[in-house]
Amino acid sequence: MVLNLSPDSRVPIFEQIERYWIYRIAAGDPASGERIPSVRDMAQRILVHPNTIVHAYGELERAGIIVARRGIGMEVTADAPRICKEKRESLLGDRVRELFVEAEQAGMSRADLVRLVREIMNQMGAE
Amino acid sequence: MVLNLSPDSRVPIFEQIERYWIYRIAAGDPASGERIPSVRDMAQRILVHPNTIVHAYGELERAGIIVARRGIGMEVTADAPRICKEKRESLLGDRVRELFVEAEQAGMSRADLVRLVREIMNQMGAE
DNA sequence: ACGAGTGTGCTAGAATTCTGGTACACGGAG
DNA sequence: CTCCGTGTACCAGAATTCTAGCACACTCGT
Repeated sequence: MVLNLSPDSRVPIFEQIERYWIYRIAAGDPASGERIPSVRDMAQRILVHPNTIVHAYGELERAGIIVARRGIGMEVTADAPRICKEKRESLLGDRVRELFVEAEQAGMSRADLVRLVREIMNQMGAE
Repeated sequence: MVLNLSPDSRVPIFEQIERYWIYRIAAGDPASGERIPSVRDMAQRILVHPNTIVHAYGELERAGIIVARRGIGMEVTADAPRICKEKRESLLGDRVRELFVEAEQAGMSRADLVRLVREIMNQMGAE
């Protein structure tokens, strides 16, 4: 899984980084006790200012997903996998709900929406 | 159809107003030749600064959906219904595509996503 | 002890969005 | 003509996000 930043997205960069690690930890790749890249390392990798990484990591720490250890790095907590799985469901659920609200405001019926979803799914097809 | 603003949404207020009129005109309510509320009227209705309305109306005018007539008001153009229907499809399609991208980044399969969509649709059910 | 690498804290500026206020130009009703 | 309502054009400030740079505190390997 690669972090593909969208600087023009409405989702702030720091939050794209935050979600990236939530999804990765939910998938189990950086497991509990392991570390995620340092602030400076991460900043250099994705060509973003270190302060933006600090912001993202700070959010992850406040959520109890990682713990900052001075001189060491950011360590994935024991509860992180559970928390990240919950957040993953929550994030995607919110997106789906937003889509429903938008479709309703647009005067599109549930049936038409399902049809549109299937159509686009076929367009994006093999991948 | 009522315009329900979400000031905390990531979608700027001026763009929520813009979409509102696109969806309404696509549905045929303000028909070609009719007028939409004046800048000051609209601002007072939804408790937003007139400059924000000016911004939204300016976007609609650049898209060829309305025409500004000084001293008169903003008039819906002849091409507006067609343009708005196209934009409605485009906007909803983008939302669906964004959902797919997010689900993919989260490591969720298409089948799981369809399952999630159906589940939330049932939750939101009667309404 | 030293140095490299780590997280932390601070100040500052650019860009965007929204709010707030003021002034001007145009068209129709009286 | 006068007045009111219309769109338009400014300038300025608050809040958020990102960039930029600097200094400090801590840990580890040497």
